[in-house]
Amino acid sequence: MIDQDATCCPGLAAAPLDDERATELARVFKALGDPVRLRLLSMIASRDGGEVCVCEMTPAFDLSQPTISHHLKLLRQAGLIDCERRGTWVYYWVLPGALDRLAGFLTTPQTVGETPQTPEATA
Amino acid sequence: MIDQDATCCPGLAAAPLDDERATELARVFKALGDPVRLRLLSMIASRDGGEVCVCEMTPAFDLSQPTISHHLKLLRQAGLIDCERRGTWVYYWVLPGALDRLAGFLTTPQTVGETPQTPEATA
DNA sequence: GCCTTGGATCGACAAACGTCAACATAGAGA
DNA sequence: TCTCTATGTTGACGTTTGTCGATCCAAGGC
Repeated sequence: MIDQDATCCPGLAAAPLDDERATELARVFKALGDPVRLRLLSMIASRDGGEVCVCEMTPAFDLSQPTISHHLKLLRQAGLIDCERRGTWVYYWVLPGALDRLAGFLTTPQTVGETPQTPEATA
Repeated sequence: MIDQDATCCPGLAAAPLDDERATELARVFKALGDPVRLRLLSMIASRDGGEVCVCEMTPAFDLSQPTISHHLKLLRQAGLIDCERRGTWVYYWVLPGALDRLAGFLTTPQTVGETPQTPEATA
């Protein structure tokens, strides 16, 4: 489905990113770089059942329905969420592993034996 | 120094983000939402000494020097890196904890007792 | 002092983004 | 089938972003 290895394994601090992988990852982070999308994602991720109806998200914002739909589409294109129509309504959920893969990419390895602190401590 | 609690504690899946916190976080993710900045950050984070001279980063891209300087400024404004002039050159390093705080925010709690899988499994 | 070099800032411009109103589409129910 | 409601899509518009050339500032060497 999604190319997992592209956003998972190496880690930002493991080695300098090549251009291609950086472009892929930037698309995902760009999707998170908007307050509305961040709130939408949080709204879905924090829901007990794991899924939220659009009809519940739209009135939570001071924005038009097309705008919310647009943001949801971007989150979906970024591989962070997915949706399904169920009768009249459409439900969204967070794709399992997507956020954790991103988190893993950001986590620094805590490698001992390297300079663990800010250079200003040595200046 | 940096307002840590703003980007650290609650976690995206803990509760729906309020607008203010979403705006703060979106600024940081937006800083990561560009391939050049991602590569710059990775170049700094993956360096053994922990710091990299601008004179080393600029020629690694097919971009003008002002553009690189601009991207570094955005990363700095996002609280991800900091810099220091040392004689003729300027060195950048990753702010300790910044990436890990972000990672912690993205990590889903793996709370047992909730629906652990995609709704399509139940549909 | 002057000149050179590394890096940041400014001003401008095209491209991308966020937003909306208008329209299109998919089910549900009469 | 026809209508109504819930969402997605399209086209347009103002704002933001990424990029560059030109310029400015800081530090070193002469």
